[in-house]
Amino acid sequence: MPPTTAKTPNALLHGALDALILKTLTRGPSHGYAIARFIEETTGDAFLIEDGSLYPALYRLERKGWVEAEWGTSELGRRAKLYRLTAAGREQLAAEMATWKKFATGVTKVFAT
Amino acid sequence: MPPTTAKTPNALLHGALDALILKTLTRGPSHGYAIARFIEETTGDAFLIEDGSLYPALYRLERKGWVEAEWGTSELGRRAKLYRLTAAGREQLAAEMATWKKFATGVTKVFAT
DNA sequence: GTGATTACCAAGAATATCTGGGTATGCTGA
DNA sequence: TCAGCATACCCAGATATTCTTGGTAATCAC
Repeated sequence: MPPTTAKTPNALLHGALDALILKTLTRGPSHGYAIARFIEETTGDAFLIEDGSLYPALYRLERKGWVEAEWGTSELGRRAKLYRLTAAGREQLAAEMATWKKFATGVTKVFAT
Repeated sequence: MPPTTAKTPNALLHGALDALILKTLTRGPSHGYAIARFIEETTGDAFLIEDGSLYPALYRLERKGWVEAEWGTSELGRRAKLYRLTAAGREQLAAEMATWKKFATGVTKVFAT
């Protein structure tokens, strides 16, 4: 049986996850698990970030040069891979936030019809 | 060569298209071409609704019982398939608009960090 | 009768998320 | 001490949706 916090996966996440991750990393280097927790907590558990979505996304971002990874240690002393935002990643984030804004405005307009 | 209005396809559209179509149909029965034009115009050409996305979406909505289709005539006297929102479609729209709102709020919160 | 616009449709490619599985570490309490 | 739990990572295959590309056909203006 699933836990009480039944967060439904979100089809809308498509395309927004990258930006959410990049934005999270502006707070400083972090590891996958912590990134997912931060996003979930910040959104008031509205999103469920599965690791099957998260890690492929991180590889994608790394492959594109938007983040850099390095093995290190988590706050709790465990072995963890720390991701850091690159300069290119910062630019990409700005672009994606602009795109998001345009998109959200558009949807809102149609819904306001 | 593409026309001057170079609208970029939007990965974010994923999952939101259905709701946009359903919402458009609350204005009354309409055919595919008109639905796409309405969405594009309402959003100030921020979205590009390709027919390769539109028609599969309409079939999907029809298969799920959210819209009903009937052959008729467009405003210009051309043969056109008119789509009409069903009661179930209206409920679905309400649900999807609520989901969207929660989603948009969440993304906004993270971006505001 | 030619071209532009309207209107529809299908097959396959591309891309991203989800499902479900697995490995491993460190802390805590009985 | 050792079982349980949360942390932390990873992968393969399924699924779902949009995008690409190409095609048909009718109407209208020139």
